[in-house]
Amino acid sequence: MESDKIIERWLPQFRKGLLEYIILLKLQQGDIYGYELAIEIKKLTSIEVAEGTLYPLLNRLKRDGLVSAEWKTPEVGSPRKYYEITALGIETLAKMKNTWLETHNSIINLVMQS
Amino acid sequence: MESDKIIERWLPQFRKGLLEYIILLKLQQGDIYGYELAIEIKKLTSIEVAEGTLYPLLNRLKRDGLVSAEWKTPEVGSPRKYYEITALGIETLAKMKNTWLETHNSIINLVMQS
DNA sequence: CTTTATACCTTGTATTGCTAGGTATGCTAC
DNA sequence: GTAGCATACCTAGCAATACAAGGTATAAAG
Repeated sequence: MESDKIIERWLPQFRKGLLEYIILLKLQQGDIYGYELAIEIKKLTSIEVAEGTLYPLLNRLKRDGLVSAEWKTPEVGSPRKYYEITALGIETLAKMKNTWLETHNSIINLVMQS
Repeated sequence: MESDKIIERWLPQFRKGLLEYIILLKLQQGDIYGYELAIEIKKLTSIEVAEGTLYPLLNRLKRDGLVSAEWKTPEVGSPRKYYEITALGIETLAKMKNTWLETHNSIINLVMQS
């Protein structure tokens, strides 16, 4: 699926979820696995992502080709499923950034006026 | 329902909708009716709110006591249902603002790092 | 009187966040 | 060595909601 189409489908959902945006931003900084991602998001944004939210969301991102996944077994500990952002993911993220900035500016204006 | 409870229920939905936030911000600037609100939101944020989204949302806001509504018949044109933000609405909006600012700062940090 | 614009509403569908459960592995304390 | 805990992933089902697609009613314009 092409990026524009994804954006088109994402736009209505934007108000529904900063989560996809936050996850892609985080993934852009390097590969990470789900469990760690939940901890990082909480640390960074104080948003406590339920596992029942996160894992299905990551699967959706994978299904849509925005991320890829790979199992890795650390020398100590349980096997982990690492996610990596794809080229399509980066392209999509750039558009999300624009939408985010535009919306944010609009809201700033609204707040200023009041 | 008390404000904290509303926030508690709103928090998980926050990612789902900047719309409630935007509408309350707009209402804080003065009473407005649904049809005009849709036009204003589009002008301000480029978000095209479907009527099937807006009217049920306004009814939810009313149900939860964040806004009140009153029919007014202008000297010319169709009758309009004007919405006014309540004290509870203003209180709730203040908390939404905090959450918004916090989340925004977190995202700025994420964007900066990448 | 027909058309257009204004203004509000509802039904049904798809999506999605979350709760509440589950599985499996490895580490640690006894 | 085994019981308990932490790590790490997953899914079914529910509730909320954005939206499309339809509807109603009024009044202005042609």
